[in-house]
Amino acid sequence: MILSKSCIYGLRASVYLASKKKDDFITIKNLSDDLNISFHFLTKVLQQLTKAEILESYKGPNGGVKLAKPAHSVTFLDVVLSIDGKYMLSECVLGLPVCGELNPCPLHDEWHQLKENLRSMMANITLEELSFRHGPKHGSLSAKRFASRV
Amino acid sequence: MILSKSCIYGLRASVYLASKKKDDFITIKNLSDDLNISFHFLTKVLQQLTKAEILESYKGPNGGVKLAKPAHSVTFLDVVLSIDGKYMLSECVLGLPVCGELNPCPLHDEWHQLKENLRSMMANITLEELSFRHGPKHGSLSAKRFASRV
DNA sequence: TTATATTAAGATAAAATACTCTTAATACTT
DNA sequence: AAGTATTAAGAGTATTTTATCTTAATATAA
Repeated sequence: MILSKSCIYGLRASVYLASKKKDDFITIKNLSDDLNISFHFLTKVLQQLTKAEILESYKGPNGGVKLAKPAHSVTFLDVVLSIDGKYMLSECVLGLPVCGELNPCPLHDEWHQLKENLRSMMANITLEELSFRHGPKHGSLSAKRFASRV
Repeated sequence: MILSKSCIYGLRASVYLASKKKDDFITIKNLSDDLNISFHFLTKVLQQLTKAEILESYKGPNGGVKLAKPAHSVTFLDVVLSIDGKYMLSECVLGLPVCGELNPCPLHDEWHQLKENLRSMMANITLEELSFRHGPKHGSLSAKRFASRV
């Protein structure tokens, strides 16, 4: 698994929020129900995104979370870096701490290229674009296998 | 981290074995010392590779492990699949069990492409090629940071 | 046949990750 | 001011991954 579960949950929630036209706060309960993610766990993850200033939160009635910036200005990579950190895109595939340009591991160059592709893919897609692809025609963001039956 | 530690250890050991010209059995103690990996843990990992018929093992004095096939006929991918399984190359980046051609998640197509690149990169490099790049000029397979001082 | 070298296997322990529960803090509503 | 809805924070539990320890099995050699 390339991304941690926390990161995946954060991404799903962010895309979901981006798909909301209205600029209201959405409760985490709402998110956790719709996305089928544990409420408490999701709360923790979203706290990280709030600290990273990707989300804005508000307590009390009518509170919740929402994107802190317009959806077209937040990339997939922004969310990933906030939760999984940059190490994910810099580590050696063979786990060698000394691996680098000066002392490349046998796979260094290939891996470097692949990581750059990964980074650019993530940096070049915004939450807005992702939200367009989310809906009945495309995949749901819920993990429920038989959502229509429930 | 894309690959598990078990997998990384298995890869390092396989490349190391590929770099040996002589077709002798190498003891796991030898491997674990040279690669700086816990002996017992490495033993477990290599057992998996032996079951997968990538390695051949022999007990008793002069025993050890060696590649079961010529190094040019074993790919990086073979080793990865034996340890981390094929799921690694098929799962949805957003962890959605329903994601697929029929019901793609917002990132499905990009991710699919990236995984194919990853697969072909891994399928197109053999242990022999990797072993050529291993040595003083290139990176060591040991994780020791200051090997020369020790 | 006894001692020794080695891998195999199983049981346990430690660490990391994922998840849950409880309480606190904050803000709204009446 | 009191009650309620909500996020924040901290502590605790469970699961998975990584690592270690112990014993068993197998093969060699003297």
